[in-house]
Amino acid sequence: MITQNNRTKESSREKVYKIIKNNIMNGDIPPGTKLSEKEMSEQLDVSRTPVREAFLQLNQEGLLGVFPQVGTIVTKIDLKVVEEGRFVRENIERAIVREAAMKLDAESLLQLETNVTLQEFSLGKGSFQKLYELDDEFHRIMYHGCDKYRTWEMVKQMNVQFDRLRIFRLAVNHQWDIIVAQHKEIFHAITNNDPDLAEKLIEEHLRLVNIEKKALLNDNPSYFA
Amino acid sequence: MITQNNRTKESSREKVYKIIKNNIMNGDIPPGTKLSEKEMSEQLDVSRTPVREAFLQLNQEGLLGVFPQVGTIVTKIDLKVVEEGRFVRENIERAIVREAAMKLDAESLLQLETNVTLQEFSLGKGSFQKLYELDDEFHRIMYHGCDKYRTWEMVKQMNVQFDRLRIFRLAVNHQWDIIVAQHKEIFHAITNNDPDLAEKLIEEHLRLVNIEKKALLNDNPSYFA
DNA sequence: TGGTAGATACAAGTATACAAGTTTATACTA
DNA sequence: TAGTATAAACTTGTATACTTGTATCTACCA
Repeated sequence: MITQNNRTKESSREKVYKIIKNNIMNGDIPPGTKLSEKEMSEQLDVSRTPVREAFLQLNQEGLLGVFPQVGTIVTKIDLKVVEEGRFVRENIERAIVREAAMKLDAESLLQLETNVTLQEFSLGKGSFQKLYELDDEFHRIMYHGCDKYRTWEMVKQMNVQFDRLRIFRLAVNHQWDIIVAQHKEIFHAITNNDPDLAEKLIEEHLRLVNIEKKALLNDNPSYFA
Repeated sequence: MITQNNRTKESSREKVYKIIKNNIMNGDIPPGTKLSEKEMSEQLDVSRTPVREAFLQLNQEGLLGVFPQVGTIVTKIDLKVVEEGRFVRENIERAIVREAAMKLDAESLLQLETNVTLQEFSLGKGSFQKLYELDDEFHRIMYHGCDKYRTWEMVKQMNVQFDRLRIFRLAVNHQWDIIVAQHKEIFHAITNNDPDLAEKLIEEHLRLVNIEKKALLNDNPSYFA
């Protein structure tokens, strides 16, 4: 008899981790900010232990720099790291879309179609935050459809620094119309089982979302290493 | 005035982490083994804290499974994970060797040449452990030569489960002669600035080292999930 | 003999205390 | 006033105590 709630109870560490990560990713805690385990534990009303463990994890992900007996700071964005993330993503995602175009299941295709529709809807309403999430979701569906769960996690991880940049773009007037159009084209290439076209399109696509790097650097020089 | 020793003093956490990881990777602690923070801390003569933090890290790398209030076990090898690692590595490394063949610097070329020479030497002496290290080194040099440091780390991380398999192969009679020959061919393709050939060779190469998967599964079924 | 309730041992999660080292502030000296 | 030495106030690293939940073992009952 399984009456117990299946949802695993979230630990303090996870809670703390998510809170801090979100705050860093959306810029509420800007790069260069000095943090301390003690202060954070008081703010979040937990002990140092879960905070410390969350810090450790964020340090491994490259979002925090921990210096023993000195302090912990939110890392600045290293363009070398961003570039490596793009390199990995381009080479992996090319293979992913090819595979998707050759053998994506009906379920995933439906999800993609729904996603694209929602993108057009959100575009019309100007919901940029929602568009950002749908964008991520669009790519995730392709990875999952090809049974590449861990690969998606890895690509996300390699592009954490890049995603920090993307948040800033949500504020500015952004060429979301082009991005949504590209997503739609990619979707059609997949449904038409055209791996060559899909690969060509995803290449363009990933190159586009990479363009504004320099503009962002000029706007917020203090955020970069 | 910097008279201080530059080498950062190794923390207990790092020590513990390395010890446990090595023991897992070389099979001294076989998959399925149950571990406990307390017991491990007594064996290594440190407190639970650094052990716990090492466990946390190994958990994130997929080598340990941590179950609250129940226990911690060394994960079994999941062939799905191994396959994803191979997928990532093949697609990334194809791009790497192409880049290497087009613009690798003299320093890296020299390192590669030295490495291949050492491989042939070790092959003659039957030093399989050394060959294993040189194999890793050979690929690492190419990544580093292309300024893809983090990419190499990521590929290593994605292939941790696969590397656990490779250890077992050190014991068996292994086709190291073919592998060394392939390394030599790849090296020559790079020096001759032939990206197409280099890509073709690396593809064959990575496919070869992947072959014995099923044999290993039959030999040690209890090690797999 | 089979089965259930309760005690017990043990697991990881969390809180707190202490150690070791760095930075900053302060007061004293030349 | 400038500079230096000392002390105080931080930092993270480590050790230990306590909490909470799980599994197992034992004793008692039908």
